Amino acid sequence: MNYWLMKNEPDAYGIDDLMAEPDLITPWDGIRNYQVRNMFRDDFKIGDQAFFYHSNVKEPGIVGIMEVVKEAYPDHTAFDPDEKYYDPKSDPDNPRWLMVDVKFVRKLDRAITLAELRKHPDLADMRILQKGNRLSVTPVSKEQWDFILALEHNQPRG
DNA sequence: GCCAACGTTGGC
DNA sequence: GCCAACGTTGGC
Repeated sequence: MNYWLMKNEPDAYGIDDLMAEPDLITPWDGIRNYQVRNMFRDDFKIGDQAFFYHSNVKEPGIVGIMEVVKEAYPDHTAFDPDEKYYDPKSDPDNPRWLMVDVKFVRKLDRAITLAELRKHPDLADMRILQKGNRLSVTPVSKEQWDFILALEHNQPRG
């Protein structure tokens, strides 16, 4: 089983939007980055766990947990000119972009902010913390995953 | 709003 | 195939 961290801007689609889905499931569409596409294609497996991370907000951070419930399949939003992430170069007969389905598991009892993650040497190797990281989906090791969940019920260090 | 960092594009 | 220009991401 793999662990992931998946960023999204809550103004566009946040964890509350996911909780409001009737089946608690959403396709993670709109990915237009080859590295992420390849992770979807090669590494995302049913049952994988993922942190839901809110980006581009005052206090970016991890707010919840999701589970992969459907492995990579074509991102049809790339074919629709009315879609924000329309890509005319993605051929329906040979789709360039993929998506996966994720299901809400639970919200964290408190958000674990980016600033807090940065304080812990145990997490220094996290991809999300590396300078210049621009991937919206990044792998998390089991050690990092467990460490972060152990923080959940501790007070953030000041 | 600024801007560093990075991926992509396209001219050559 | 190089690389400058451009667009985007996303923290601050």
